[in-house]
Amino acid sequence: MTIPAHRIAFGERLRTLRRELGWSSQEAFAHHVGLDRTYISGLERGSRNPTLDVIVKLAHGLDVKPAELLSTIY
Amino acid sequence: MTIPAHRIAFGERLRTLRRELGWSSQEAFAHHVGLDRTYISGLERGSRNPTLDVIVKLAHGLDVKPAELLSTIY
DNA sequence: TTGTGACTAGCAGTCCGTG
DNA sequence: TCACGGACTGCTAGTCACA
Repeated sequence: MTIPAHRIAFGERLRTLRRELGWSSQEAFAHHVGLDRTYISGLERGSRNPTLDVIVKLAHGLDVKPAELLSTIY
Repeated sequence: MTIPAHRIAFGERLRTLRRELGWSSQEAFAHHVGLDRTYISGLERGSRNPTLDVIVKLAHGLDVKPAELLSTIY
């Protein structure tokens, strides 16, 4: 399964923001935003394809605008 | 089924950009991006919850960055 | 020209576990 | 602390007929 470039970019962006915002573990952040830890792991590696609802949920948990989460994607 | 505010905002943003970019009908735009006309209709009204892959596909069809499509969402 | 209900295949998202 | 796998349920992608 080849992963699209935009998903890799999204995953890296998510991981960067999570750490910048002080969430040192995926599990703590997952609990914070109400998502599963294995799902966060999959998102950060680009193997998962999140819906708009989830993107917004993640952005809220990171205290940034949803557009900010996609800012590195072309 | 109540539609989340962020989906309404996304739908309105999509419709606005579509028209601004010169696609007067959903059908012409749908054909341009390779999606079904009724699916575009559902997105513009917020009844559909698109995945990241779809959001990126729409952005490319509108010749804007994906983040630009979410710029009105909070 | 667009909105809507209904449909199926496949994936989004959860929960269990391992190294 | 994280990557990864299997199994599961509900929901999304994609499409059609019709108003």
